[in-house]
Amino acid sequence: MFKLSKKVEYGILSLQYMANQNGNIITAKEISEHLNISFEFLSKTLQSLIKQGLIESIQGVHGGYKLAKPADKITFSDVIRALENRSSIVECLTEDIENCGRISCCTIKTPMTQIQDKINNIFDITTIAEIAIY
Amino acid sequence: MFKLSKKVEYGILSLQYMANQNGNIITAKEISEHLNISFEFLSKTLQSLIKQGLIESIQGVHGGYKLAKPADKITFSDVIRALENRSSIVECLTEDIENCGRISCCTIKTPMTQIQDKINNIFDITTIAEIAIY
DNA sequence: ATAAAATACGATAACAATAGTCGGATTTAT
DNA sequence: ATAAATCCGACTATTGTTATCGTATTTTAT
Ligand code: FES
Ligand code: FES
Repeated sequence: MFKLSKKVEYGILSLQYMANQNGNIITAKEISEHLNISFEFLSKTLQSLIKQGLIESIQGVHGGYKLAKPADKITFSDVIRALENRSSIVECLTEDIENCGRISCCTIKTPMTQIQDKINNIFDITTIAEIAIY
Repeated sequence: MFKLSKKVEYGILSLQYMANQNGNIITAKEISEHLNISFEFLSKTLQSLIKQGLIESIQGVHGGYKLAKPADKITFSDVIRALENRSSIVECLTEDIENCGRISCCTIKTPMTQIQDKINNIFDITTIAEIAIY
């Protein structure tokens, strides 16, 4: 399957939403209602975004979240890195190389690496700023 | 997760192998031994490739498989289409649009479609001929 | 005819990853 | 103190992938 996980989808939607708030902090509840998704699940997603340094949180009664840096400095790659067990299109392109029984005589490593690079580039050059509206 | 399924990986390796056989038919057993993978699983993979018209089979004692068309006419997209439940990076870009609760007010459809198009293009322009060696 | 070598294919089990839930802890404004 | 919010680990459920099994069919050599 070649699709983004729900976490990445929700992450991008949340970041897009925050990017349109002009620096004001917003709560997870507000985002979850706006996107019509589970508050619990969204919260975990947001917490992962914090770990990666993409957003900041304020605890307490008037707490919430906001972007930790300008929207044009947050790429889709950043979001994916924060929210998915980063993997490559075939195992052997990353640290999982040990697991592949064809390492010694691999005939697809070069083309697969080229494809991987192209895909990475797509997500590297797409930023939240580009998809923010208003 | 953003990776190709084993079926697609095996499919590409098999097609690459066949492309190097100069039109001679080869058996599933031979491929499975060459790639060091399960004969049963590979067989199912090859049968899916037949359905998609990418390879041809000859039954019986001296049977086996061979490419159904020139290697430069077989794209990675063809292989993926044959071997995976075709999906898009987000559900709503395909027939699954019904399942998405944001259809009426979707704020990521346009950028996601652009990314999807770029990814599709990568697999559209990569052919088995390009990765065949010798 | 028969046996052997091969493909064809549905059913199903085993495994892994994703998606979602729950319970409780911490922080802070009022 | 209380309420509103984030924080976080453990757990369950669901789905998709990977692999196996059993049986049927086709073809050819003998
Ligand atoms: S497929 Fe694993 S080393 Fe290339
Ligand atoms: S995310 Fe489903 S309609 Fe766009």
